[in-house]
Order: sequence, then C-alpha cells, then structure tokens
Amino acid sequence: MKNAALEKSSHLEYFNIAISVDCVIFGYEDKQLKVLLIKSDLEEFEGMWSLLGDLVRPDEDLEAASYRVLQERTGLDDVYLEQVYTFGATGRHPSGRVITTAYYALVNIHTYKLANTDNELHWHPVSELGTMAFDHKNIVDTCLKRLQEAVLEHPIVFNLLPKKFSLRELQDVYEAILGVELDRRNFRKRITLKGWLDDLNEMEEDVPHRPGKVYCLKEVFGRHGKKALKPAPVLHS
Amino acid sequence: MKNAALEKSSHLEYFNIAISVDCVIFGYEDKQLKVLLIKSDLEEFEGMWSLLGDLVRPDEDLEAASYRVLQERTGLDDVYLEQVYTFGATGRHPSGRVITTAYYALVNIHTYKLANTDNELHWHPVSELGTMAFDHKNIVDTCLKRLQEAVLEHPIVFNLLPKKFSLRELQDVYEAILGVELDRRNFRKRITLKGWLDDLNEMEEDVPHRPGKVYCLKEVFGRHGKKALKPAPVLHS
DNA sequence: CCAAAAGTGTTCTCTCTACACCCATGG
DNA sequence: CCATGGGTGTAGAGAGAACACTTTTGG
Repeated sequence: MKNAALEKSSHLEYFNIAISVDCVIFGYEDKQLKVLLIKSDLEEFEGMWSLLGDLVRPDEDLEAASYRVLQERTGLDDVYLEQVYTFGATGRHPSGRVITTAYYALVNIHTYKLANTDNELHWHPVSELGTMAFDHKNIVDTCLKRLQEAVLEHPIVFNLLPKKFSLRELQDVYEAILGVELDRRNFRKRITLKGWLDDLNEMEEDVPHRPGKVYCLKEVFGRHGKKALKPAPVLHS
Repeated sequence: MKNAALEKSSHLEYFNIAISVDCVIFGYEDKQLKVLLIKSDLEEFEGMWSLLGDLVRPDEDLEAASYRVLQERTGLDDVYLEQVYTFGATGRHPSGRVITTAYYALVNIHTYKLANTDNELHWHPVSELGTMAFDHKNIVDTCLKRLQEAVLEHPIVFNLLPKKFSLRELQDVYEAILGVELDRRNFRKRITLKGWLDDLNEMEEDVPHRPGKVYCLKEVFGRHGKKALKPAPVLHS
C-alpha cells in the first residue's frame, strides 16, 4: 500500500500537461447574442479570434480560474458561470499539451467595463463567427448548444438583461439564443407559467409606440439563478 | 506578438498540475444499478472504495485515457462512454494537485471480464454507497444524475443489457436507473413510441410464467447509440 | 387450479401550437 | 390618422398519467 506522499513521486512524470480554462462570454445587444473574443496572440493563429482563457494556477480551484479570467477581462466578479465540457485532444494547442475546460458566462453587455484597455477585445455576433484560433469554434458551438438547452429550464437569461425589462425584450433574448422566432402570445403564457417574474407595475418610457409593462426577476432566483429551485424527484432514497 | 515556441516556456511553470480521468462504470444486475469500484490504495483512504481512474498521459487524448482505463480494468474496448464533468477543487487529492475529468460508462456486467485478477474490484449497488475515497461519491452522484437525464432521450441503456431482452427486463433497467416504479402499460407505449426496438418474433424461454416477446435494439442505433439521430433544429443558419 | 407475469385501451389532464383582433402611444 | 408594437383567448393535437381485466405458461 502506498501513501499519498509516495504516490506523489510517481505523479511527477505526468506533470507535463497544462490545464487551462476558456470562457465563452455571452452578451446580448442589438437583438443579437454576442461573444467576447480577443485577437489571438500566437503567430500560428495570426488574425484569428480566440476565447478568453488562461492557465489554471496550482493553488486555484478550477472554477476560481474562470472567475479570475472573467474578472481580469471584464472587471465583473458577479457573473453567471457554468462549466460545459473539457477539451483534451492531444493536438489542440500548438505550443504543447494543454487540456482546457470550457465555461460559459452570461453578462450584461452594458454594465461590463473592459478592465484592461486592450483594444483587441471585441463582441462578435455568434451567428457570424468564422474560423477561430485553436478549437475555439467548436467550444463556442458546444457552449451555445448547452445554453440553448438550459434557458427554458432555468431562469438564467436574465443575467444578459438589465434588472428591469419588458416582455418584448425578454422574448428578443430568447429568440437570439434559440435562433428561432417565437409566437408572442405563447411566449408570454409560457413565461408567466414559469413564475419567474415580478410585475413592477411600471411602464416602459421613451418608446415610440404603446409602452409595455416592466418586469424583473423574482428575488428568490436572485441574480444568477444557478439553482432553479425545482423539487428533485426522490431517487435511490 | 509571441509564437507558440515562446509561449511554451511561459507554460512551464504551470506544469505542476496533474490531470486524471475517473470512470463511473455502470452495470446492471439483480434489478439493481451497480458501479464498479476498487479498494483505495492510499493510506489516507484505507478501507474506502474508489472509482477506476488514472493519470492522463502526455501523448494521449483525454477520451482515449478513459477508454484505456476501461480496457485495462474490464478488458472491454467497446463500451459506451460519456464525459460528464471536470472536478478541480484544490484540495480534492491528498497527494497533490490533481484535476479529474469524470466519464460514465455503460457495460454489460455479464460480458465483461476482469483483465487483471485484482480481487479488490467489486460491483456496488449505487443505492448503497457509503463514504468513498476522494470526492468520488460526489462524482458518482453527478454522473448518475446525468445518466438519468439521458436515458429517456437517447437509446443508451441497451449497453447494460444483453442483445436480446424482454420489455420487462428493459423496464426493470429503467426503474433501477431512475429509482422509481413505472406503470407497465405507459412504459410499453412510451418505448414503442420511441421506435428504438425491433421485434424479434421470439419468446422468452425457461421462465416460470407466461413468456414475453423478445426485442433487440434497432441496427441504426447500433450499439452505444451515442448520437440519437434526432433532427437538430436549424439555428443561426 | 394456482401463482406469476404478459398483454392490452380508454379517459383525463396538461402542454404546446396555431392563429386574429383591438388598444395605447408618439409622431 | 397612421405606424408600431402591446395585450389578450380559444381550439386542436399530442404526450403523459391513472387505472383493471383477461391470457398464457409452469408447477
């Protein structure tokens, strides 16, 4: 029988794989779902766009690493983050063996501030992404699919919006994420059925048409809405 | 601007995190969902059970590493594998920083053969797992939840069964996985609705009661059934 | 004939979809 | 008054849940 100290030495020969996190940072603007990208700083990918990511530090939780990336790049430390998948093909990174864990983040595009003045940072509509550096296009696609599966189950899209919004704005967000048009009446029914919203008894202002009611997310789903408080079925009790 | 060779040197200081894969190997026997576990070989976890896992080799794809673990431990190289989640808390491994990616596997418990004669390897009913080594209980729970979400959407439980089976056996598997009892008539309707099965025009034999029809999975979902050929909605086209 | 499981249909509810008209506001 | 989007209800189809009796086989 080994102990942990003994086993550690046998681990050493394997300490030549690096691990990183990559964040697919989603924002919403102009009725489009967008992703925050940075110009790749590798010769091999000159001119291509790349996700925001960084190597994980030895004393840092995996999730903490992605919060750090978010914080460093957007200045926000209060965002919705969700782990999606870990990409570990041997050839995926030209400078060596790097396994990366992908997270997606949902941020309000208008409250975030670029922490560094890096002008190589830009929001791109997800529907217009071309070739990207590394396997990042694949990562974006995987995260988008996961997001699409999640938005109707969990109250998370609100992280893309200001606190107060109209049902029309909310529907626009869903349409941008799902890439389909939704029937207005059915959408409103479904959303009210979920019970996620509080009616603020306020009206939109400065709109060039009949103003709509203004809603906000209920406190209990209090920003993020990571855990949608749905009663899990009792299994293997 | 850096190139890959330059960046590599800056990576070196981070090459002190190891990455492993852990496999939650599910099998089905005696109307119970079971997991293949091994006695932990670390002093810190003496007497506790642990998942089958190994460090990822530098020249090996992440997924290949979990196939290798499966192959080495069960002798099977033809199994259904699915990545679930990556666990990366700093304190999760006593012998150093090890980030692990969890996969679940579905195997037919009766066709697998232990490749090594390790008698520390045992099948445990998932409903009776106590404390486990590392964070492995948490990993099992996470994988079970993912499995439960997947089985009604995708034709994968057949990997737990022999090629030919009765509807009763199939229902027993679903009940074991979901941890609930199902209505027989509704179950049969739902399953036939899916269109996953071929009627073999054979009957059960050697049963002490009225024999049932025997079915098999349709060829198109050909073992594994990784991709359930469902038409994806056209998005962001 | 008894035990055990196979096989089968209907009703109800709920959810989702399709669909059209009047209303309030700003310009 | 016109343009723009806000707001609303109903009918039909499909999926899932509840529920009981007859049939076949082995013992």
